[in-house]
Amino acid sequence: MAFSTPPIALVDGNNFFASCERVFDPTLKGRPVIVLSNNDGCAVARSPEAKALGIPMGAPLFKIKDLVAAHGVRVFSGNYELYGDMSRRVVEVLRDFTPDLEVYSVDESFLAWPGFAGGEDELLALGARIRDRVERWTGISVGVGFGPTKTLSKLANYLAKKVRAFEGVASLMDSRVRAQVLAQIPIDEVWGVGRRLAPRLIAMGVRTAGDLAALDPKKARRVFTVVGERLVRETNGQPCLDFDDLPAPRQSAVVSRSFGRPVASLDELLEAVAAFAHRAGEKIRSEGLAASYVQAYADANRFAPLGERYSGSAGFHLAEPSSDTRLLVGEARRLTEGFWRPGVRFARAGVLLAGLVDEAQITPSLFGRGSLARDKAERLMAAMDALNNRMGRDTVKPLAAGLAKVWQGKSSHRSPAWTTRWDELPTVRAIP
DNA sequence: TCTGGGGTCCTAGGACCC
DNA sequence: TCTGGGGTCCTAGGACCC
Repeated sequence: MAFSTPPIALVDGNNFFASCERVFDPTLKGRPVIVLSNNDGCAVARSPEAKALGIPMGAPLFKIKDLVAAHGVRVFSGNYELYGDMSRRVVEVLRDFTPDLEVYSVDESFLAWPGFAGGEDELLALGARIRDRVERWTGISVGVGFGPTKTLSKLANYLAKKVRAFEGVASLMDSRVRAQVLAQIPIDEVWGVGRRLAPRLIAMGVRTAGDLAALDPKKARRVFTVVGERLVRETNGQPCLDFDDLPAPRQSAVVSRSFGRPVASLDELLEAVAAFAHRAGEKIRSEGLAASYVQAYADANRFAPLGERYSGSAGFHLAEPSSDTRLLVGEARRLTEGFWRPGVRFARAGVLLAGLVDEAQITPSLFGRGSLARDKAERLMAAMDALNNRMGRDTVKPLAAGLAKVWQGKSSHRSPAWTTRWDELPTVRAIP
């Protein structure tokens, strides 16, 4: 029997970054593996063995040093080039199963089958095929959760991982099944319920996904705004969130980094901010976009006692949208000079580009640069990007972005870019 | 000593206008 | 002494996600 609402699947990679590392290094099999955030800060991905050791998600490395040493945990700096490429491969395999696919994050995709004619059995069989093929073709193991809404497919995916008997595939299409199962899922596992909302919900007796589904949507709206109403409806099987086959156009682009050591001098902070603006410019140009708004910011140690914290930021609306690195760097530096304070030891800074518009559709402003200057800038940027693409990042860059890079952080455990750099391809050799 | 980075959406509240 | 009301636009900040 066909479903009244067509099925949506959430397919996600298990321990994705850790799994990517494992695909190319068989000696990691069965061993605890963690992948660190930028600057070798926190554990952002953990193999099942690492989870079993009690290493929490987001644990700072310095807090788990002893555990790592005692159990021979293999530690990796984030290798985002590798993960991005593996992600693309997984999506390629998934596209064989339906054209209606929304890439949600580096390790998650929603899939939809608007005309699905089968029932529960056919659906679970489809899930098993997806799992099997992705694993065989990419080496990544995935979980598959089906539901009539995105929120329910997320919850089904949670069950697929949590309940061994499901073998990685679960469905919440059936409302009777939901009535039983949702009552056992803690409220904070629901997509959209975070660390602020969860305690508020619990305080009013909503402890499980089932309790949430039982709420009156109107009441949920009064207490938790539209966000709350959507949560309730979605958990009940009423789709409120759109399915986006095409990625929505980007609205902003951020480049930010924590520093390897505190930065107090204005010159060094300016250098860092210039490097970030340069990178942000590359990012938007690669998508044919230009920015109307530039913001720079920096803060001192966010974990310091309240009185010792400092964060500065400033933004500026450009006369006309631009993606010219020279202009972006200049604005970012000027803004930074404005909020810099002597004596503050900055721990992190960033540049945000917003008001992004399609470069092809810019109407020249009366106060902007003439079309000749724009033309020249465009060609210069194109030449710089081409060089950097061919010869490697930062072959050409603004001098303001600095050569010393004293602010740069650590990345001391990075694995090779196995799949995207010729000189880092895996080699196979015979064992003598 | 050491605590990620990059996004989106929503709301409250101020500025401004008529 | 008494001192409008309503709409829109923008920004900052909060909350959430992975």
